[in-house]
Amino acid sequence: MIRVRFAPSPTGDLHVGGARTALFNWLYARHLGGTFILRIEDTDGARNTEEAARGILKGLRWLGLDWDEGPDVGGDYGPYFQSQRKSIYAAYFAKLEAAGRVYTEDNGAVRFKFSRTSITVHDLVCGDVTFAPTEEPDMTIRRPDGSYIFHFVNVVDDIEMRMTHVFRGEDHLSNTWKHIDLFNALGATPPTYAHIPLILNPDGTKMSKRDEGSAIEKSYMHEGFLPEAVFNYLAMLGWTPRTEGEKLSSEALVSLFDPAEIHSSNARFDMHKCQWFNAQYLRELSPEALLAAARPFLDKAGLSITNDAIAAAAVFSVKEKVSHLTEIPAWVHYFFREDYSYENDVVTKLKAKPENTTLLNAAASALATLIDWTEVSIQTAIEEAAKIASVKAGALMPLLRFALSGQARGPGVTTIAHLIGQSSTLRRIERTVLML
RNA sequence: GACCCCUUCGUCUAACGGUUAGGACACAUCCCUUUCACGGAUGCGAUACGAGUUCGAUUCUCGUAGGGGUCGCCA
Repeated sequence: MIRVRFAPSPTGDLHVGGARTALFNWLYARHLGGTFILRIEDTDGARNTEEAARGILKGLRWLGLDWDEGPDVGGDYGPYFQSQRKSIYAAYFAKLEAAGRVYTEDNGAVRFKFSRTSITVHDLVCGDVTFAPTEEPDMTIRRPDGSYIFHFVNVVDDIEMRMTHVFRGEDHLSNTWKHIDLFNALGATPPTYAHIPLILNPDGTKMSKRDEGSAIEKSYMHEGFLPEAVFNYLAMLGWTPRTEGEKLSSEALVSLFDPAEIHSSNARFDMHKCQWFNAQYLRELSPEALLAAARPFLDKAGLSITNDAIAAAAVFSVKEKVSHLTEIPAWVHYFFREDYSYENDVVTKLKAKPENTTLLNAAASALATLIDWTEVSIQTAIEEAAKIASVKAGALMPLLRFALSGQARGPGVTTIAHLIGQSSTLRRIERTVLML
């Protein structure tokens, strides 16, 4: 039974790099039917916040990365906050003391005495990496105030929590020999490591907070991405299953996952591709599901929904025009309000030709007589009105689009008319004619 | 500076040592079309450089260059 963990430090928002690390851990656990553990590494009281910890849990849940042991769910190896595990660290520290592997500095800080031997990391991704003894100073593991430092608590917890594998960012590779040294000194067997490549900015620099696309909550949850899309994109960054397409469900990714296939080179983040995945997933949603996903964004734009069926049809009618949910309000606002404004150049165009008024009135007359208000009947009425006026339907459609939506682009004119209803359609045409 | 990892189209990537070096995103053009899109078609575009091994190297080895990482009383 394999046990893996994601061990974030709550110093800020969940970062894409961290999210992907969590994702690979999760995929591995689910693939093998193992256990995925979430451990919060909050030993730095000065920089950790409860808010950040909550945000990380929120982000992981949003992505669908559920943990089997950890905060909120418990487990047999808790507590899962390092700040609550001080007595455990003290016990392990005593072991090192007994083994004569620590010494105290003048100010009270304690260092771990390296073995100064050659140490090889057997890494699932990087292969065998051997580190020769260095001149590096011994590693501090306890502060003068008695609190313990990352390298030490990380190793102790991995021993205590029975971790079998450690998937983490490649930025830890260079320190891994120190961790193995510590495992050895504590008489424990090190886990199997898998150091996954880092995610870089498009320009190749290290991606950090503030960079575009780096924060899960701010860049994805708030920007109208679907979790499945982000999940899929992140999984494919640095790993490629041998399949034809790239759009794969989390179930498919779980069954295909193989850590040996993870690349050892860094990957650059590509927001375009991530958006493409999002657009793919967006188009698959049913009208109801799309409305549910878009609702918070419609609310935020001040569009009040009075009829769910119509609202669902409205958002559904523009789903192929957007790649994020945040784009939807601008495409559908006129479905929800009668006082929509007209795009500037639209008005100019309408006024340019006096006959436009005549054409709109002709269309209104034809539409006013309809008993059945269906897309087909609307289409027929418009075509007939055009025929009588000796113009092509293609010339009349844009005028109606402007009148009904105030915009030059959007769903089919008949779809708009059908959704807003006959009375609103006639009212909107009249309103437009009066303005000209 | 020392040590570690990495290097195929702009980006993500595929290619038992033998392929016209393939696909996806992006971009461009065309088709479809009442608009914008979607979709379809086509195009653009890469093995960092130099040696070596080999009949043959994107693939194996070494070197160079470039990128990234680590060397905290941060995690």
